[in-house]
Formats: sequence, C-alpha cells, structure tokens
Amino acid sequence: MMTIDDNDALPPRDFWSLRNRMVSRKDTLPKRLAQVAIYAVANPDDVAFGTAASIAEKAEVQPSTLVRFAQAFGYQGFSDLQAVFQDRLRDRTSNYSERLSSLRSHVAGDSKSATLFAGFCKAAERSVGSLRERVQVEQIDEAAALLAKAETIYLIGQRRSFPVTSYMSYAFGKLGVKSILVGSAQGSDPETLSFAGPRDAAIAISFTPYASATLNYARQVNEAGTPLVVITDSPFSPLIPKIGVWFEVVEADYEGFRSLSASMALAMTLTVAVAEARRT
Amino acid sequence: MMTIDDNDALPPRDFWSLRNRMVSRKDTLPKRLAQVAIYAVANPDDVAFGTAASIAEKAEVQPSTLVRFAQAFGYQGFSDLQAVFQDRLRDRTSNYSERLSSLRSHVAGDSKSATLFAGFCKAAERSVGSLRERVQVEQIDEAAALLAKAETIYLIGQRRSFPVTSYMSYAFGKLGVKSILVGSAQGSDPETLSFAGPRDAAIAISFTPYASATLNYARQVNEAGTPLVVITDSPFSPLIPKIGVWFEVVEADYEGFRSLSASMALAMTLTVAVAEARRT
DNA sequence: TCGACGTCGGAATATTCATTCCATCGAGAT
DNA sequence: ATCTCGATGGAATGAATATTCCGACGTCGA
Repeated sequence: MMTIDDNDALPPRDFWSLRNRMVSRKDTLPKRLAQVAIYAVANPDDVAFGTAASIAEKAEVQPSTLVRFAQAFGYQGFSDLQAVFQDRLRDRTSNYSERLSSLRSHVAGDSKSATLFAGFCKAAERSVGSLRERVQVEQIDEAAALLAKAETIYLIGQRRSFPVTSYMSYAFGKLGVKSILVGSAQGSDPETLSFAGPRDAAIAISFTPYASATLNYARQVNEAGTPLVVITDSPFSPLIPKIGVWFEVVEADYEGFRSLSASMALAMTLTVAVAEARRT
Repeated sequence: MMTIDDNDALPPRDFWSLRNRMVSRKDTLPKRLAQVAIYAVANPDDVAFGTAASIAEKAEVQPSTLVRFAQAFGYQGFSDLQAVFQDRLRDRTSNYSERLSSLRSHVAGDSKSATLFAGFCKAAERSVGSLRERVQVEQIDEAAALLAKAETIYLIGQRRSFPVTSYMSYAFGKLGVKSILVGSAQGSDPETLSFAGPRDAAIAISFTPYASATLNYARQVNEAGTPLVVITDSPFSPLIPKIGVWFEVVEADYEGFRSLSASMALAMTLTVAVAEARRT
C-alpha cells in the first residue's frame, strides 16, 4: 500500500500542467526522481517516443525509476504518463496555425507590452521571410568561396550591426577560422585594418543611417585590394564594394527598432558555409 | 525468401521521401497495401503513435499486412518504418542530420549552402514561434516594471549571449536609459558589478552550457540585493534568480549554432517596454 | 478446366516491454 | 551505535507487441 503524497489524486492530463508540476516539485523530489524530471523537461520528445528502457538509459536511471516517477505524480504507470507527452505532439502539428491565430487574438486587446511583444515577433518573422525571397544561393556560394580563400577575415560593424559581427566572431572562433572583430570600443581599429591585404577578406555590415566609421573602414580596406562581403539594406548603399559580393537584407522594424533576425540568419549561413568550404 | 521488388535496397529515412514514394507507388500496390498507404498518408500521426494492432484496426487490415507493407518499402519491419513517422514529429532542436535530409527534399536547389540557408531561416522562425507560445505577457510587464525602477541596468552576457546584450546596450543608449554592458574583453567586470545595489537591476542571459563567468556575476549581483531579469533555456537553469523574473527561451539550433532570433525579439520587447514605462 | 503465383487472414511464436518485487543502501532519529 | 524508513538497483514476471508461418482464396494464363 502506498501513502498519499503531496500529489493530487488526479494527475495532470495536459503537458503544460504536468511540466509546471515537475518544475515546482523538483526540489522536494528524491535524487533519481529529480533526475528524471530534469530529463523529461529538457527532452519531452524522447519521452514521448522512447521506450522505458531507452529513456531510462539516456536519463541514467533504472526503468523502474521511471515507473516510480510516474506513480509519484499520480499516474498509474509509465505508459499513462507517456500518453501525456504524446498528446502534446499530436495537437502541436495539427493545430499549429490555429494556435497561432488564437494567440494573436489573446494579444490583440491586451496591454502595451503585449502589443510590443507581438510586434517584435512579427517583425522577426517578416524579416526572415523577405530574406528567403531575396537571397540567391549563388551569392552565398560566391561569398563563401571568397571568404574561404582569405587568410584573415575582418569583421566590420558598428551600432546596430555590431551584434551580428560579434556573433560571427564567436562562431568563427568555434569553427577554427581566423577572424578579427573591428568596431569594439578600442580605438585601434584603423591600424588593425591597415594590415588587411588582397590575400585577406572582410565582411562589412551596415544599414541606413550608415555609420560613417563603417563606411570609411570598408572603403579603405577595399581600396587596399581586400575583397568585401557586404550586408546592407539597399542596392544604392554606399557600402556596395568594387571587389566582392553584396547582399540586400531588409529588416522589418517595429517602433523604430529593427529586427536582426534576417541578418543573423544570413550571417550564420555564411559563417558555417565558409567553414564547410575550408574543410574540403 | 523474397523477390526483389521495384523498391530500392535502402528505404527512405525521412518522412517526405517516404510519403512521395507511397504516393507514387500506390497504384501498383496490391489492394491491402494500397489501403495502408492511403491511411498512412492521411493519418501520419496515428502511425507514429499507435501500435501495429491499433493502426491495423483503424486501417481495416491485419497487423501482418502492416509488416508486409513495411517490407515492401524496404524496411526491416513495421517498427523500422514507424521510426520514420516518429522522427517527423520530433522537433529536437539539435537533431540536424535528420533535419538536413528533410530540408534537402523541400528546397529546390540541393547545394550545401542552399541547405544551410534554409536551415538557419527555419531555425529562426521556429525559435520565434516557440517564444510566442511560452512567454506570458505578465512576465514582460513584471520585468519591465522592475527594470524601469532601476537607476542603472547592468547587462550580463558572454559568448553566444553577448550579441543580445550588446544590442540591448545600443538600444538603451538610443532610448536614454542608463545601462552598463558587462562581458566585453575588458577585465574590469567584477569591479564594475560590485557597484550594483538594490536600487539597480541586471539582465543576465545564458544558455547551456552556461558560461561560468555569467553564473558568478549573476549570483554575485543578486546576493547584493539587485533584482535580476534572466533569459535562459530551462526552468532548472542555475541562473534562475531569487529576486527577479526569468524567461524561458528555447532557441532552435542548426549545425550546432543557435538562432538568436527569439532572444533578440524578447530583448527588444523588454528594452522598449522599459523605455515606455519610464516615460509615464 | 487446371495449374501457378501472388495476396491475404489469422493463429502461433518469439521478442520486447512495463511493471512488480525484493534485497541492499544510506540518511536521520533515538 | 542501533533502528527505521524511504530510496534505489536489478532481477523476475507477466502482459503486450511485432513478426513469422501456413493454409485458403482469387486471378491470370495456358
């Protein structure tokens, strides 16, 4: 016979209630059960499809622990609990568009922040959408080839574009591609860039109103024969290089602040494409 | 022994290839197998979750027919085929081998860079989508109120999160909100943060694997009584503050690189919401 | 009309699975 | 130090499942 825990007699039937309960009860749970809770929250898909044995192995517990876990939350057994995880995936795909619109209506009448939030989300999505339409694969290939040949890749971006270049810098570092980030608070940028030559390459990112430093750096570098990959927002941008490739990225904005999603997605594509090209 | 059909030796490993093959082969299939094909195309979810017996009943065939069906398409058995249907529903944020192949069949050009590009775009969109589902407006209001009261807002983020904090820093600057960016290459971060007190606030952003410096800074600041707004990827994150608000943001990743779209959208929402709150 | 082959249904089987049970371990209280 | 009780690991069990096998049926060609 089992004593009645602090669990309710009726276990949660929908995933989010269960998830909340797992989160809130985690600290009062025995070691192994807490381990299961953490795994289940982090990998709900595996719980939905796996067998007790396979899940137990990944979570590093015994299968019997899974059964105990389920019972601790008021379920009859593991299978009973697993059904909740499966239901979550069932209506996720079938009601996806429906869910989206229902959320929009929630948002509609609410507070100012709800409108903000919806606005920025929408801006992000629209930006990526327009990116898809505009960018041609050949451009990416060309840019990647150009960058892959370079000894050093200089990353030029200020203000709003700096987050993009800094992420590229981080990613290049992880991928073992030599790059130098220009535009941070140190004043040594002009000297740094004077080392750039035809055997190197540079990536410059800027949108209206173009930061003058970025323009100057890009021009300086390009005139030294260094090929440029440019991400900007207009075919008439002063940034468009004599030698190199350029991408037109139009970021939707909201309340005067541009989304960076499209630039980020393109930047990541270029970054990984370069690493791929180097590998071969 | 079985005769070799027109099926390939290697069965499709992603759902869409399989689906196409089911559609195209349907007319040449025996009656019951065609029946299975029709049911499987119409109810892929049921195939993913059901047992051979339950599916067989709904499709009005025998369980053994399902096995034969699977073998007719080159699979070893029903379970083997079922795995393909399950993978379709999985949205594991890191399973990129499957995602690669599934993208290949969708995307027109099949060059490596086209796949990359589509992958990063999709990751961005999915991230924003999941952000919409997860975030509650009250959290945003709470965080904005908390930040609006602060004298100085400290921005803590390293590595992958640094682009986000640096964008917030830029936006706060444009909006006339006093903020200090921590985590750049200068070594003075600990001293900078020691000035933070209960009248200030801090924003900390970190995802697994959590950068240890971010963890330390956040803890230090919070124990000094400074309320924290945290953006992280799990309710069990060590970053979750005693005083303050936290947001769970799950970024889809592709080829090991996370999208930043969701974090960016949320960060912008918070930034502008704070400025709005200050104005009144 | 007869034979042959492919298809199908359903029982038999072998495998995999969830669950239960029990011995052991460890922490906290007396 | 001893006892107690909950937690845990791991083997045992029994149920459920996928798969195989074989006889029957229908169709097509001779």
